[in-house]
Amino acid sequence: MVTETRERIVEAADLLFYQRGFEATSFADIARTVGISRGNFYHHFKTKDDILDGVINRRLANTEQMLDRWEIAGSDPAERIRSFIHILIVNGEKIRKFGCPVGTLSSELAKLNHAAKSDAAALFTLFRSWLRRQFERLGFGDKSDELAMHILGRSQGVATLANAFDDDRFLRHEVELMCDWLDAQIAGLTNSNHPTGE
Amino acid sequence: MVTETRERIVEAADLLFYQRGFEATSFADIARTVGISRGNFYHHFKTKDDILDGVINRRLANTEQMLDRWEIAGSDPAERIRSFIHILIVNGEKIRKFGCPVGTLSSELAKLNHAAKSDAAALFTLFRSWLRRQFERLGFGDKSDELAMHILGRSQGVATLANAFDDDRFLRHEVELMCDWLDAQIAGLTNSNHPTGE
DNA sequence: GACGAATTAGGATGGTTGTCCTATTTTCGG
DNA sequence: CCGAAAATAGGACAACCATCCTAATTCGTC
Repeated sequence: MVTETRERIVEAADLLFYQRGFEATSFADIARTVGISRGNFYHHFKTKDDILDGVINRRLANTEQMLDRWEIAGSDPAERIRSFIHILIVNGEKIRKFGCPVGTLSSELAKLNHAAKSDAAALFTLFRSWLRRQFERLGFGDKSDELAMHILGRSQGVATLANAFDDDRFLRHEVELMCDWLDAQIAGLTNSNHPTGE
Repeated sequence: MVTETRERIVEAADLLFYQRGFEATSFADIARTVGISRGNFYHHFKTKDDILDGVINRRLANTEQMLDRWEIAGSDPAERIRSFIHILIVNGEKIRKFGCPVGTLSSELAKLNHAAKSDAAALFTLFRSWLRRQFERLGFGDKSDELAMHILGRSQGVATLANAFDDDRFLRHEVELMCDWLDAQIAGLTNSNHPTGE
């Protein structure tokens, strides 16, 4: 009972920050959504930055859970990476409307020069480290982090353009290309004499 | 003399919208930067959306000029595309601080559900069409638009992550990869029997 | 069932926002 | 050089913002 309202506030703020942005969402907006008064609100969160903290922590926790599920569900690292790539399709509708929750929050906080910018970047780091681990298991060694950053960047770009053009076909096509790229990387690894490229 | 002040307002707003974002920039901010009163300001722009229109049109004009310069300077389409890719390095410092001006504005307007969202997307279309034309000249035919969207997306992703992690090494490495990708595409075209992939 | 603490409600506040308005000042064509 | 139009200044306005405060209510515990 103690943290029930707090939980509902963070949940509503999470959604609103995603759909409208952090700056554009007011205390009143969140309170109205949850159905509580501003006074009650302030009892749980002293400042707006406190709510942002709560939202980021919630997203961190949810992301960790999702990565754990992928870890369990995926039989091999390549399939787990494909789980990551396919999140673009799973969340396709939201992404076309509001972009990627991680990328757009990170960009906004960077512009606002907000103290929580590094906390938002930690969300990226969560994906980055998880992806790096998968590539390491596939045997990519020192290149694993580069590869992780590569598909992380690819997915960010796809989200940005799919949002700008509201283009589902582009999104699905790029997901295919990313899966092809993954296969090519793995293929180039097994015949380890030297890959096709330099 | 007539449009001198107007020009200065748009220029200042352009910079502030890029560095702080559209929503976070107030009339007072712009007026203070230009050194004029709010009243004078309102004489030139009736609403905030008017300034946004002015800024987007300015960016459209500047982008067209830049594309024209690349068109003239580049001896062949491949080199012109490389000019586009290298803008990530040329503007590297700004991108690490504030992200890509086109992508971040487009994302923000999408969240605000702003009427000018499509105008911002027109900036993307400018690059997209220009890139498509270069690929067409290289002989990629119907695939040209897909390829244009692909590197447009890649560059967006690189900008987003370079901004989030303030990482110059990643940015430069990805630029190399994009150039490699371009070479591979062209190489796969010349021996046109069938490309290495599917 | 009573009492202290946690929770909730809602008004008050000072600052900022976009917008509007009315005066001055400047500019420029006749 | 004069009069109309453009440009500039700065005050007024209502709405909204994050924050704070006090009073009422609910809750868990003895």
